Amino acid sequence: MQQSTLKKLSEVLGISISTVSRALKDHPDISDSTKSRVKELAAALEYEPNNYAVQLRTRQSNLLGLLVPSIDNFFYDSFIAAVEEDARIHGYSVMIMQSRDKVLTETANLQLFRKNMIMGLFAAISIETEDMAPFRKLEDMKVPVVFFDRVTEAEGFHKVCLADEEAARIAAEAIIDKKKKRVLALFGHPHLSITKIRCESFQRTFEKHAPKTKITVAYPENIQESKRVALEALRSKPRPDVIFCMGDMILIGVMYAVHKLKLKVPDDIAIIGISNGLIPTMYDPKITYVETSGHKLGKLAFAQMLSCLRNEPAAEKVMVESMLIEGGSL
Amino acid sequence: MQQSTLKKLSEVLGISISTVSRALKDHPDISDSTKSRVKELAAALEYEPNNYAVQLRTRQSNLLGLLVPSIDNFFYDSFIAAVEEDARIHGYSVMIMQSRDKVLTETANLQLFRKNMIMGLFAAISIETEDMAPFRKLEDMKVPVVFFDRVTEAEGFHKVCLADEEAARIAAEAIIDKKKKRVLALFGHPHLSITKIRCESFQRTFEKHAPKTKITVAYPENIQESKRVALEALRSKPRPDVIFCMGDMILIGVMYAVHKLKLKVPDDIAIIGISNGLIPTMYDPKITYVETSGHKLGKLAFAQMLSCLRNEPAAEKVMVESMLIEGGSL
DNA sequence: AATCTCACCGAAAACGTTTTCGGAACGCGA
DNA sequence: TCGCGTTCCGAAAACGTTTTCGGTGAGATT
Repeated sequence: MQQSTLKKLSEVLGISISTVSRALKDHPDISDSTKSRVKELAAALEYEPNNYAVQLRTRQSNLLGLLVPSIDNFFYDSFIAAVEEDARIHGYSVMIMQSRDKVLTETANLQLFRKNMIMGLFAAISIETEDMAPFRKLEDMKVPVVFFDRVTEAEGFHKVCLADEEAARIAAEAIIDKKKKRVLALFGHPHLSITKIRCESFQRTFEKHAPKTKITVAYPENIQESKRVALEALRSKPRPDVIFCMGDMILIGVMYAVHKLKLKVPDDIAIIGISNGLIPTMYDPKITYVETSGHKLGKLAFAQMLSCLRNEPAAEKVMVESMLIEGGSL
Repeated sequence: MQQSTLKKLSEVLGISISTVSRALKDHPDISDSTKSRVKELAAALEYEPNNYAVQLRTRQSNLLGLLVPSIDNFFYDSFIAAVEEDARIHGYSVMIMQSRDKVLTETANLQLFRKNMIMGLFAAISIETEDMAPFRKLEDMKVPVVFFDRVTEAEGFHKVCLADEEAARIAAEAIIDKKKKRVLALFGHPHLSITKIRCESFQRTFEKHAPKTKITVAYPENIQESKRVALEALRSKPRPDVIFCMGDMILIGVMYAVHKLKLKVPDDIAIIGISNGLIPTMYDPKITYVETSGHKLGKLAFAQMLSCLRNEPAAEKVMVESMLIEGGSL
């Protein structure tokens, strides 16, 4: 891959490299006639500044890192799409890496980000992540880090997240409204703060408004496990009268079980979830869910990042509020 | 973001920059004692080579471009995940951009790719794309382009795609097997070669084995339109006895309509799709579909890319074969 | 003693930009 | 004639690497 360079342009035109450079940037020192001569040739030879030389000189990479457990995820992909879009508008490129929930891969990715001199990082931490030092180090190097969705519990970081507490509370309240007595509550990985917050908020709401409700909690890690847990619960007597699903994958697993047992929603079993939006609408009846928009979160995260990059004050924690979308499953 | 540099290391150790550089690369000219001294200090100061300087010098960016209509897509995100994973293993980074199906954004992205000196490009073209010149230019600059899924019809490009003809044929044969008489066939955007191939193959199969079948074809562009088309068809008399859905989005729209009209699958209406896998299994009964794996395609595309990068001979067109996954919807 | 071979290391150029500094050419007033 | 202010442009350094080419000194060989 070879380009035309300032040097080539300058040789063709018989002027110096500096003049060519300045002409292309509309520097006032350069006369209009030379400017147009230069620009014309540049267009003809399809000159494109070499990004690597530019960044080596200016120390501005205009590159943002984005670290995510996995790209193929209903929630993260819409987040990524939103960030990438806004980034391009503002002249940034996005380098996306996935940790696959391995802390080893995560640190390897962070190293790659450093090598590529990213100017900011969006991160959803892996399940295994304990040590925040690598992220802290980035901040120390003046590289702002904006955590999203799966945020750290540690203080002093920028966080953009769903209003997890609120979302779980809304779901719990909806269940209480329907006077359900036996709840099977399925959360994600218990190590994540997002899970802890939702789980606690969920249970607290019941203690406060319906303390006699029987709540069974489980933490399935994937679709299959979620199906297994749900099957087991639904076969027991008395079976739960409502299942709460913290995410799309859990919901899908639960619905596998519901379908397998030929149960009717919501008469035999009620369902409520937390979701990005598409999946719950696919069932009949549509599943009632608390909405959490990856797209909105992405927009918000980018705004937060922009403030950091411009050294504007930015709140440490920003949240996207959520709302209940009524289906017919509760 | 500032790093420790070769210069700093050399100053601390009192040796030359060249020696430091070579020591870190295990150059045979350097004695073991200096090597270990250098490496120790490098580790202590967390030295990381500046990628931009390296690439400016070596002209090796180890960066691959990936152009896709949109990231938030059931099929592409698994493709992306697969490519990113393999790329990292082989020491490449992936720069992902989305065209949003606008040819303008697409060319802007291609320009960004050029500026960043990508060494290879994966591309699924936008709906609007007509002119292959920008891609051809990349090839001319020795940057291999591997098209995937939405490939161009033009000759002389590397293409990795689903066995579209085969997939449509398999679906058609399955429908014929069930002796369906009135088919509603919903395809994607008619401008894409992938659509043309599937559509032709689909219809040809019927002409050959069941020429009397009544086939209605439509090209809905999104979920809503797909729902609308399906609703209209399902309300007409006689209504079709089977609906073929070229992709997940179309399937979801169709199922909206089916649910709305309270029709029973497969008794009232049979359904068959082409899909990456997850979506069709969510319905009850599970939808019968022809499987097309984004993950497999990604692996294949990367292998193809690797051959190109190593100047090994590579087939122009590679296909992932597909198979029928029986649900209960047909 | 002179030469040769090695093992080890340094100087310097190059990659393509941006930018600081200075300087030529010109017109104009004194 | 001299000085002065403009207008336009060029030389050169710097960013951090990699690599070519050469050089130094110690030991071995003649």
